[in-house]
Amino acid sequence: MKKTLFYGKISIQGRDVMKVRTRFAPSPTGFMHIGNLRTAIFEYLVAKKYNGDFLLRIEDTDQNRKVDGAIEFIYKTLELCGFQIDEGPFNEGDCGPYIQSERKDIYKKYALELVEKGEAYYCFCTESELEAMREHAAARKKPFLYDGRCSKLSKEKIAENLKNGVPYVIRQKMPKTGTTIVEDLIYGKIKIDNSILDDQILLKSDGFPTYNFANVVDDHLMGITHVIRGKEYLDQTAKYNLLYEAFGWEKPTYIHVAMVLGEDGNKLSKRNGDASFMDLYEEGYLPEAIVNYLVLLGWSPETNQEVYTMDELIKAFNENRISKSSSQYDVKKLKWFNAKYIKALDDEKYLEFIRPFLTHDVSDKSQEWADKLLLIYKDHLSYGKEIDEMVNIFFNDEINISAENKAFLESDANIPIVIDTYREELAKITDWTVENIAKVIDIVKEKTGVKGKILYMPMRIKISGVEHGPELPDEIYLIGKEKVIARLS
RNA sequence: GGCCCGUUGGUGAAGUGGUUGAACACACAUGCCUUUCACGCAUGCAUUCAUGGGUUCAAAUCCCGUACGGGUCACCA
Repeated sequence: MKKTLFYGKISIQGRDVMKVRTRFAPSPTGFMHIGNLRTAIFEYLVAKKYNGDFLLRIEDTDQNRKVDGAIEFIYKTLELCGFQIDEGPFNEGDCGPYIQSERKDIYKKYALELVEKGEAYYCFCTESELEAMREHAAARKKPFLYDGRCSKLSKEKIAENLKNGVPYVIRQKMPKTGTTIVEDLIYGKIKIDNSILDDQILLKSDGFPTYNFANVVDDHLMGITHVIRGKEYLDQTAKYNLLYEAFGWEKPTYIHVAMVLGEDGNKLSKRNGDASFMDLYEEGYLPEAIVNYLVLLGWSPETNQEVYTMDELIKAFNENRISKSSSQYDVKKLKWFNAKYIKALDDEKYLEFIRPFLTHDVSDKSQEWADKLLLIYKDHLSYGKEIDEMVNIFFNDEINISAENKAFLESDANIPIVIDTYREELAKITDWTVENIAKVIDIVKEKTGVKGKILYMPMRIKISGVEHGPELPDEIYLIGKEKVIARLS
């Protein structure tokens, strides 16, 4: 049973709009793994596909987790990925502020509204009292649920506590019986038993809202029509629905997406290495390639097309085709995408991209030499950092030939002759160009009557120590006349 | 532990009861090509859809059980 997207009539700040609006709502930890990014991609694509808005909201209600510069970091990441943020902390629209810590008053107002409606109540229980209840429940092997004792407090007692400045939280009254149905675009209808629902805290004693509460209030106030988030929130959605109902608000369309697992099949974590966007970026993966790879993790288009520009993606994306099961991150395929994107770069863009990854000292070489060196590898790279190692053969002063390669050099009587001929012919070159070097290879072939592997490999091994590299004339050219001749001696 | 969700090859996946003798892509293997490696190209790679049962003339596709995997039960988000 498929649900189609609705263009709901949404009231934003007194204005009625007919527009799809999605949001990316990270907490500002200064770290974004590819699972988060992938969710952002889906959110962006749904919004843009329907000519809607994509908002950025910072969820920093946990004051202990704040990281300086995290918002800039998020903007930079989204920008690199080619997303246009329609509204956010740095480009506010009509629903600001877009940082939750700056909306404290709003949450309080709405929490109090619920108290007045009789849907929520003040709770003065202390952490230690709660802890005692929790232990009591654990001792009887029962799951802990707050017993709602504060909901029975008299008006006078509440007023007195408030006057005396007793710390409090605000909790929502949850139904104790029946079921709540969660409707999700991907997973269909999910039934949740109300009896397992705790009287959830809406406002914490520090005056900040809980994540769940802030989320619902903001999504409503910001006119979010499609809530796209990780599947780990699926169960919690029952609580969200109850909150929407308590307020009498229209619920958004939920799209829960399965997780992205690490290469080992386990949950992604900081420790899992390259699972962060910035790490990947710094290693020389192009954002376009990362986005292209990620969008295909857990989503599949209707055709066999795999390589997409952002515009094509916006057209092709179909939220109904997001998969239910989690998928595993695989660098090999990312590398394949990245190599494709690198090859598609024009030379100038490529050089701009790759230059920072070259750590070898080229100050004594010409710009032309360095560019030629980098260009040669354009079709061979799968990510930026790879260049450094590939290019080693042009910077080593010592050549180390492995035992295996030494054996190869002695395996054919023609090899010493080939090498000598190369040396003699190369020495004759006055104009050291790739073309002239290529001619020398022809001459050696004719003079020695040798071709194929025997013609090429001895040369490669003698001048670089390894059996692979770029086109041989290029390699010889770049190493330079003097060094080549010295190494052939 | 209760509840919720998932399970097609090493990986991403197509597939919504019958031309599926399970597409396509990555990876892998082999071959071809460029007088070498790489690039590129071609071919091969799941007798089978976690598993057991059921429904049906017909099931990867529908139903039930089992196993396995994951998620969730905070004054964290």
